[in-house]
Amino acid sequence: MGIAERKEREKQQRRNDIIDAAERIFFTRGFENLTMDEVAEEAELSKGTLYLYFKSRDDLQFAIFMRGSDILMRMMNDNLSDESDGYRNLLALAGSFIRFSKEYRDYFNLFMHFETIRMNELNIDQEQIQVYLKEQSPLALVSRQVARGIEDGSMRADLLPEVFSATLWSQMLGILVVLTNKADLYEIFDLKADDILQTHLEIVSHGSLGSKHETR
Amino acid sequence: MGIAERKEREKQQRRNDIIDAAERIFFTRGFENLTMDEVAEEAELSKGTLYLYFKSRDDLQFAIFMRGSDILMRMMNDNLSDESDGYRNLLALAGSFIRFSKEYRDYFNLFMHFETIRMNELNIDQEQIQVYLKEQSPLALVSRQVARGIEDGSMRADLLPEVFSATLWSQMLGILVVLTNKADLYEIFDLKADDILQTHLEIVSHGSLGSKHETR
DNA sequence: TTAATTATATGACTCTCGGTCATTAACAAG
DNA sequence: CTTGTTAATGACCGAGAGTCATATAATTAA
Repeated sequence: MGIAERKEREKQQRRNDIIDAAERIFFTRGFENLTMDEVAEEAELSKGTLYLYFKSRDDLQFAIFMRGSDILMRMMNDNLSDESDGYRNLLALAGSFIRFSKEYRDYFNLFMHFETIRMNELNIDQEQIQVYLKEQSPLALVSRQVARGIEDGSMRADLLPEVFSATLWSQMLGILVVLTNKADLYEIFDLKADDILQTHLEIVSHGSLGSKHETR
Repeated sequence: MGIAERKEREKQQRRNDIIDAAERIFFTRGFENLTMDEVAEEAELSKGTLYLYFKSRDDLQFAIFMRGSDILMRMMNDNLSDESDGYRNLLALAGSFIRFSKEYRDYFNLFMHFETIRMNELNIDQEQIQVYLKEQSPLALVSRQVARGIEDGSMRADLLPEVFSATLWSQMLGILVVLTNKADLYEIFDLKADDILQTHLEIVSHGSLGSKHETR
């Protein structure tokens, strides 16, 4: 009966080999130029075979994305501390994300790509997207720390935890999208990336209202 | 010598006709499916002719983007008031942006597309991008109101105005990118778009720290 | 008015790329 | 050994961006 299992293992193995080959292309040519023909050649398989393991090019890209996401998740988890309050842990999460963006530039670009497009229009198994969103996504980690922060008083308690988390996460994505894609353009304004990051955290923490602002 | 000028006018006219045709396709098929062949047919010109007026498909898309951006700029400008302080005007700008996203869904999607990709890798005249960024971009309006807000005391004076503006703008983009592309996915969490917008403005105004947070 | 020059327009063609499918090869079961 | 099943192949298709030799129209010069 071990024969079916061996086959299953081999199938997974081959799938991984393909992703490995795809990554080698991806890390050199960038994900925009990842063609199925090239992947097939690199994997020493025919193009048709790729489609036995992946529904589409998007599906293959998503597999690479998941590898990057796993790394990010690990980095984030490693920086959380039971001693810190929710707010500090959130700062730690932000820090991990930023470090990830610098240390794994390629994975990070792919990550941002998938985080800013309409995933549900992709020709990939929609179920794995749901799994990612609910369990494997960094947003879940953010959510947990926000809940913790509300409980320990380090964060505002007057906002709905889930909405609160999604908002913080989206703001962070926006900052990083702009920094990643517009950095060189913004240089005409002499805007330094780290300043924007710093200012972002400052605003999110303390707001942007001035002392003289009348609240009514 | 008005002959050269007439030619120039005619050239502009034809260029506009092409953009008009492209928009008709764009508004029905969406910008992902905007093909040069279709545009050519709709404009009653040959495909080759399109390339006399636009360097590439991206270039043509950028032209449509600019039309949308002009509308957004007008809407934003119309909602500014000399009587309001900088902070209130900023809220007005945010409101205009949100209204734009609802009333001009197609333009808005295209706008977000260009605001979240690496423009400088596109095969379009880089000079018009610079012009857009420096003068025609909504960011310039934000910048002006932030400066005003710092002056009139309605906004924090301890942040660099330019960095401050870019940060607020990027956060807003992030929020809208997520809402636009992930709305349906987030529904599994019962997150309502307006709640996120509301929470975003709230955080940006007053921060997210709780009362019990020790600042040191 | 006509010839020469220049600007504009054409559409067939190329090239790239994602995806498919009839055919073949490898392998397991009886 | 035969039959059935699963995996692999690569020639092929269709779509779409961009090009270019050729043709046409407009302008200028003679």
